[in-house]
Amino acid sequence: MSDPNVTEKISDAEWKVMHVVWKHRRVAAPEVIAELVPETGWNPNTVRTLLIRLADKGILKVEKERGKEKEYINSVYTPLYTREECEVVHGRSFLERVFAGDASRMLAHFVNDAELTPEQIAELRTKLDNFAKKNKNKNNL
Amino acid sequence: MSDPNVTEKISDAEWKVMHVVWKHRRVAAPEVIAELVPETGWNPNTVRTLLIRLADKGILKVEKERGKEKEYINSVYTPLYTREECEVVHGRSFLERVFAGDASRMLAHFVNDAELTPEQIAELRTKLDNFAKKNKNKNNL
DNA sequence: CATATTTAACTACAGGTGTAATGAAGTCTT
DNA sequence: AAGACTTCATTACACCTGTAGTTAAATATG
Repeated sequence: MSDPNVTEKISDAEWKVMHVVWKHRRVAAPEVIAELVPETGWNPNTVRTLLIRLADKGILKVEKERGKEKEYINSVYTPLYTREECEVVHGRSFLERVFAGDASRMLAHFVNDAELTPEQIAELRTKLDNFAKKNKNKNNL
Repeated sequence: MSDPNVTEKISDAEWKVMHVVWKHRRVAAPEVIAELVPETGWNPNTVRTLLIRLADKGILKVEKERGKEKEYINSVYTPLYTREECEVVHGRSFLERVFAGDASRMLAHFVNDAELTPEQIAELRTKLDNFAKKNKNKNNL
């Protein structure tokens, strides 16, 4: 995951939609609506608009397909990028924007502000150690 | 720093301006311009617009003041919120938007994606340990 | 089949953002 | 004092975003 090629920005509201699509990996509009409308209070059309915009941005792929139960034709959406790719892109942009690229300070900030459980802290420390080790090996090559 | 009361969003371009203002703690528009124009290629008016918008949002305070060398009247800007306050607000919003509130996963992500030096890793680990200790004490009260 | 329902496409519209251009007033320089 | 320069405020404008309303076509139902 060095350099994902997602270029278009994902807006606030669009992220909510993306989370649902990634969860399903492939999902018809009515299902996204069923899931998001209660949670957000949005009008169904709002969800549709967001899906269409994401497709226009080249972040989702659309296909037409008949539903199984009811045979209405559905728009079925598939992500063209993984969640991780989008996280990388938006994470870097956030780091640059808010912390002016200072990753160390950003991490420290989040460790302080996030309410981590002891387990999560331990886990993160393990990750940090692994990362340090990997890094050392790389430098020894 | 539990709950900062900054409500207005700071846009991408506005963050660049804020970084400069925080650095100076109190700065006249021409100085912000002098600093940002070479770095960004923006038109001076763009910087002014951003400063005005930040003031309109209640994030900066404006005062009129005569310059020392040249006695033109300057608009002098002061931040009404600390960098940390804004980091907290925007950090939480980012966490919510991109990682759906999963701080643990976000931290893991950043540890992996940020190219930390061994020193920075060590430092972060210390912080993590301190945080764990503090947390334990709190739970023992 | 006639009507109700579902889905989707197209249109809308105000507010935010990036990025200035224009105009006006104060200050400096000769 | 007259023109040059500096600073500021006002206006502009296209694109993005949040959030639908409207219209039309396909499908289901009585």
